[in-house]
Amino acid sequence: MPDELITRVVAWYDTNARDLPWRRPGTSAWAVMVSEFMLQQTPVERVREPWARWLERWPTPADLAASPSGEAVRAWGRLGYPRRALRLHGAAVAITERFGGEVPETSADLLSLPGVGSYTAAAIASFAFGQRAVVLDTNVRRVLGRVTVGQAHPGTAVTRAETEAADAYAPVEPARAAKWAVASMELGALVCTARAPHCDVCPVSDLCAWRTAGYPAHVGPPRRGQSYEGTDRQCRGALLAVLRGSVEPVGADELAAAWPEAVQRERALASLVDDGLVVRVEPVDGSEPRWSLPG
DNA sequence: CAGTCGTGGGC
DNA sequence: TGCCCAAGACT
Repeated sequence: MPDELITRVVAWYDTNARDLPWRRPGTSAWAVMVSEFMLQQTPVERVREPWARWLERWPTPADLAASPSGEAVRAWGRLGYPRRALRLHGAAVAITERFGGEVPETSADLLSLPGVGSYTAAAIASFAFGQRAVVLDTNVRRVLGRVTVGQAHPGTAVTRAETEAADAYAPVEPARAAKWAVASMELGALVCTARAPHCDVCPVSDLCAWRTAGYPAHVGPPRRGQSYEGTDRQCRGALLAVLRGSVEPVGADELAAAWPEAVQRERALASLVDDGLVVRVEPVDGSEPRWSLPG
């Protein structure tokens, strides 16, 4: 049964895969790595352009490492979760200093890089280096959960059972494992979607436990994300947008204009400084302090 | 380990 | 319109 599932999903991928630039032959491991950072919690369509511009400017890890981290944060633009930009810069520095400027290939080395967790390490190993890796993202979790267990949505955390099951599904042969990884992700992204899945065009609908069971609803507490309006996250985003837009350090008045509520603004600014996304610039002439992206 | 961390688009 | 969702990592 697993064999049939894999064969069909891979065949489906061969004729239905999107033409994504980071999948094209000749894409460097660094370019794949950049795409994986940008794609963390961010839709594909929003990544295409920033990814191309990023690699035009920083074609290698050493190029990015030679730039200030603040420039990475600025170039990140409105992709969201700007700490990813900082971590990508940190990873570029680590690659340059510890790995001779080449993206490492082993799982342990990849996991040693800032911003690289279990998913991203597996994705780089698989997509960039053609290795057999357990690539378990939200798409694969949903596909396997539905097809094999009949579960509508994956839980909040990746369980050990999930990882072991995914490992058992991954083909032994590296090239085929890599193909299965990208194909199962693509099926989750295009067909086996979170809402309104397209079971009518799914290549494995007749094998799907969730479908056979009559699409039972999600069991357990509804996993509700934090509302955004008025949160510290929104405040941080507003402040950082001001700093991204200014080459010169910014004064307190400009930040206050972006977020009038003082207590929350100060808390958010402190957290941005704490994260290393913002630095406080002390003037030499005793005037008011200013803030900027890290030089 | 549940909470935190941006942003924009679809329904 | 508000809510859900999008190739997670980190603490």
